Amino acid sequence: MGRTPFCSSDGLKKGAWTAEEDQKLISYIQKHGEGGWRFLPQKAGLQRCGKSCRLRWANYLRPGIKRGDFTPEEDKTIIKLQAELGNRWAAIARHLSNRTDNEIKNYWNAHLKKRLANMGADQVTVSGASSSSGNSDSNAVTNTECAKPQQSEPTKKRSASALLLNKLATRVTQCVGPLRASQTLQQPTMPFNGGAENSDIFCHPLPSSTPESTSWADNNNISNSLTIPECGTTNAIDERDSSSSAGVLNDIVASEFASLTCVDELSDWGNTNYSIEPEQVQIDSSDSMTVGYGGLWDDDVIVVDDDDYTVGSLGFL
DNA sequence: AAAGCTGTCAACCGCAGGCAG
DNA sequence: CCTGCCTGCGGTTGACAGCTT
Repeated sequence: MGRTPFCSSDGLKKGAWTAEEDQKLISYIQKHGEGGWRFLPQKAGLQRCGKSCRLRWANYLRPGIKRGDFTPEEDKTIIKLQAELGNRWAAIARHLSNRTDNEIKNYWNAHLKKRLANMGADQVTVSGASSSSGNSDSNAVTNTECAKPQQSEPTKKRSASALLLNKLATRVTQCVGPLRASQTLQQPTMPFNGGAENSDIFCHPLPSSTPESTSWADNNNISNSLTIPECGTTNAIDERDSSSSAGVLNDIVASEFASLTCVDELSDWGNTNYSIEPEQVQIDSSDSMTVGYGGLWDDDVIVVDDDDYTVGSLGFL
């Protein structure tokens, strides 16, 4: 004996709900409460499947549902929980006040997953092109090498995890040594104001040894009139948006880290490649910055203390 | 201006688990 | 324990709006 289908398609309406249908559903539930979905449509005078009514109520009509843009905090929560729980949207939704599982699922698929995928966090191969000589620096980490960003697309996509983010930040720290030793970085595609040509390249040294300065900005004469040693094709630094020292500093640091691609041979997923794009690095203050994962700011704060970088990973591990 | 393309998101579908009889 | 019902969940679809060419 077969089960009675929850939704018999006979004469039932599908598709977008009208305002009139919404009102009927709201009125009925206000009077009789939720539940009894199978017979609710008939009682409420709706030509809808009970399942459709429940979904409409749960995802759209239920009082208190929060709609609209997701906040950065919500982004972080979703990413972390997705890493921990997988695609258990209902469970994730319970951690976000008044967001529906459907909305979170849609937001993940439409926004977060793409941003994370754009990181190319798991490219398979990496060349040590940029600074093989630099890798001999004493700061180099044996299981990590740094290279210019590769152009190849990620061979597969994988959901990001908090652990991955933490590892990313760790690798950034490890990469700083060899890069700094190289003292020469190519400027990737950084947007400049003032009409600078994209093809222009400038190079500048990374923070060198810093005796007793109080901040990286001080150490490197970061100011509105910042002068950056140039090499190769010159770029009009003065044309950059230097309305604030933080902005200039942000550009510099972003350009440096945009040049990083790191291989993590000890990754749980095998040889794993991390790269960081300029827009994922943000200066928080004169001596700290945040590395975002997948275009999102997260809790991994890289603090510049004299000439050393350390990573404070907040909330993970 | 129009056609085609892309992204977004509400809604649908099928499955699985919990529960009552 | 078995069966059937109800509900919840996650994957997928399709309409539509906005963007690009």
